[in-house]
Amino acid sequence: MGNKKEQTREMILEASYPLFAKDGFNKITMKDICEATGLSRGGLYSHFSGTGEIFEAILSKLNEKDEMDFQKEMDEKMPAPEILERALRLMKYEMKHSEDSLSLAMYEYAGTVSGDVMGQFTEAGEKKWTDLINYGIRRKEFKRVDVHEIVSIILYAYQGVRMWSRIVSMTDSTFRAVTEHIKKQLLIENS
Amino acid sequence: MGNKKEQTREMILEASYPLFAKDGFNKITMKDICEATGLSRGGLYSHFSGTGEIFEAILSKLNEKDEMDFQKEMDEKMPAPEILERALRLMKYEMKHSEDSLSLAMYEYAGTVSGDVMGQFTEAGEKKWTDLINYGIRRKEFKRVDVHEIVSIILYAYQGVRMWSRIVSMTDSTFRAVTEHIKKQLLIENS
Amino acid sequence: MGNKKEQTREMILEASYPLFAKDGFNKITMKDICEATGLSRGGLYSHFSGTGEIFEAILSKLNEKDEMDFQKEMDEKMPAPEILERALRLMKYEMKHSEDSLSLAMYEYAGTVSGDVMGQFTEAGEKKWTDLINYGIRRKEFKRVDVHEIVSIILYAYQGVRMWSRIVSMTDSTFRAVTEHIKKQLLIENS
Amino acid sequence: MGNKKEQTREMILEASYPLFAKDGFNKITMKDICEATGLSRGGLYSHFSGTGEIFEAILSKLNEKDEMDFQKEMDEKMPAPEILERALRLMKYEMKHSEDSLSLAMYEYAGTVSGDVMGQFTEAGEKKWTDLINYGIRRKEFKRVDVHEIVSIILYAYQGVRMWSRIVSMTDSTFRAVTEHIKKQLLIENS
DNA sequence: CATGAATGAGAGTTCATTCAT
DNA sequence: GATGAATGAACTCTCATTCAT
Repeated sequence: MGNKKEQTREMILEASYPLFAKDGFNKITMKDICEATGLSRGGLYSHFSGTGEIFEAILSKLNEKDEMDFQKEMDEKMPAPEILERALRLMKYEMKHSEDSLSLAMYEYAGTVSGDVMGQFTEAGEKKWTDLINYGIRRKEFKRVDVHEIVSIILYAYQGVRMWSRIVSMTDSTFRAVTEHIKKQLLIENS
Repeated sequence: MGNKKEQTREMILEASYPLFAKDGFNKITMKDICEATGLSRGGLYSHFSGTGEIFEAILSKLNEKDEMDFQKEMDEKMPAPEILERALRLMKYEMKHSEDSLSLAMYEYAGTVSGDVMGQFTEAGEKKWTDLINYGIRRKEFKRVDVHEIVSIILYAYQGVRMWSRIVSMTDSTFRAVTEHIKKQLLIENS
Repeated sequence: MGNKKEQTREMILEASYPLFAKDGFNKITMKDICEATGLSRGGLYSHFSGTGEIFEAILSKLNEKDEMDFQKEMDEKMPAPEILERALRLMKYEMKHSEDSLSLAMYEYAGTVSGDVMGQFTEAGEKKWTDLINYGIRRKEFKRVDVHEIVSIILYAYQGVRMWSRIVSMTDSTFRAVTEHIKKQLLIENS
Repeated sequence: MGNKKEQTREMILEASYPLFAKDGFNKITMKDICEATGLSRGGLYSHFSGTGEIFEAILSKLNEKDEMDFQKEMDEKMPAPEILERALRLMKYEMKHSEDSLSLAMYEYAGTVSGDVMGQFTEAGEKKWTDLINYGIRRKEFKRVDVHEIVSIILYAYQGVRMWSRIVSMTDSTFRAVTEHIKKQLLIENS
């Protein structure tokens, strides 16, 4: 029985994700979500008491299942360049599809709450990439770079492109520039 | 004097800039700007017919006086590494003071209008940096890098940091990572 | 029950009719109707999105139940002079009570919309009277008049009196003048 | 010197007449009249303290020069049918050009002031037509009709058509119906 | 007198939120 | 739990009106 409630919650999150992705956090109203879910005002409120709560729930879910997690690959001793290749392919895909990104909504949401609620996201990203690069260096497949520096470049150039490409049209060459740059920094050229 | 009107307009732009910088575009209401300027509703409306018009006026002014313009320095034959040094110092300053940035407001504003209104900003930034790097390469003071790639990294890493630092606390080491990375890409090491 | 909504709608129409009748269309605001109905702003707006929509709904209802319809009487073969007598009695009553008339509101409303939305009202009135007069002529109870001419006089003299009597005080003799004139035109005198 | 002021007043009345004729009284704002006259807010207010005052001034002027005044013709012993013919031609012209009519504005204006301010207009019209018909009867050129009745029909049918034709499209046959009807009532047929 | 910037009241409209059913 | 009518606060926008210049 309690399962039904959980299903409805899931459905609400599913239906509101694209709204937040498209229009950010502030613009989306409970009314919008009512319409997107087909729920009545009261019905929606019996699950979530406001857009903030819904957005938090979406972020939590997102945090759990991070598709770009290299841990498994590293455990399987996959070559670092190969893991990197995969990661960059996904990254490029995401840069190209910034309309699916919650970045804008996250920025806006962050402005409505106090405290460093978003810190976890950076930390997760930083850790993941730091681990991968160290893994590659240990395996002598990556150059001995300044890890913190490269990770910063990776994360923020990615974020910058994702945000900026929402508002100006961007060609593939820009996405490639970012991924190629990262490869150049890490991969050891065969001479 | 017809000058009075212009002065009030300036005052409105001045007073509303920090509002947009702090809270983005969508959150700011005409009422907020009334309070910030001390004008009455009607008084404000007789100058601007909405927040969009005010924000556009701010952007226009910003576009005119770009503080980070290297043209003069290049005309004066200043060494490219020196120009770069100055530019990165300003860039670091701006990354550190992202609370003064209109980035979030621009992202939100872009979502409210149709068309590629923001394209001019990227183009201006791209041109400026492309010119500088080519200048440095011509003078044999910069490495012969892939200009488009480096410019993309510069612009988007900068944007990424500026946005992200609004919502997570960032240490100086991250700002330095970005500027150092750029230097490494461009400057020729004296061995 | 979904019936509640319909009841409230009816109540709103009922409550706003006298407002429109008294002050015309333009002067009446949603706030006035809020006060007349006892509803809150939001409550009223959830039923009608503006005074125009409310007024249209009132007109629609009015159009449906036309109290001055002679069809039934003609079907029952009632003598034409008798039908006329009744009609004129009602007409006189309405001229005397022009404060209940929506005429002014209709004129104003017509100015706010495009297209010939009011045409249906004239047509209905014309048809009704044309049918009656032809009926009387066929039964040899009315003079063989120019039907279109008499109908025009009936309709517009009636309208003229109704409008004019809103703003100047009018004695019974004027109302009688109109009805008597119509009778004289139609009825065959027994000499 | 004081002449300039009078000229400006005239100009204001001239410029605002068509506004009232087109949109009635309530809809017209001081702002509209500012724009129509090209005067500044303060300038306009230094002549008239509100739309009511302007409209009253227009009505006063209108009352003075009544174009449909038969007195002169009667003094000149012109045949009554001829005077009638001219009057009806003018009347038809006015019915056809109801967009120039202040009727709607007068109705609305009457609702904003207390007292029978419009009575003078009816009385003037009634007197004019009563005099003409009596003149015709005295000269044995008109039938010996019930004068009050015919005058009522003339005035109110005319008013009714003028108002109604603002909001529904009306063919020439209707205007003719009214004028022909009046002629039939008054003119003695030559058998 | 004329100008036009500014005031402030008030209308239109939208939603977050509640609550009787 | 769900529904959806209703509330009321907040915002946008428009003018009548004033007043310093």
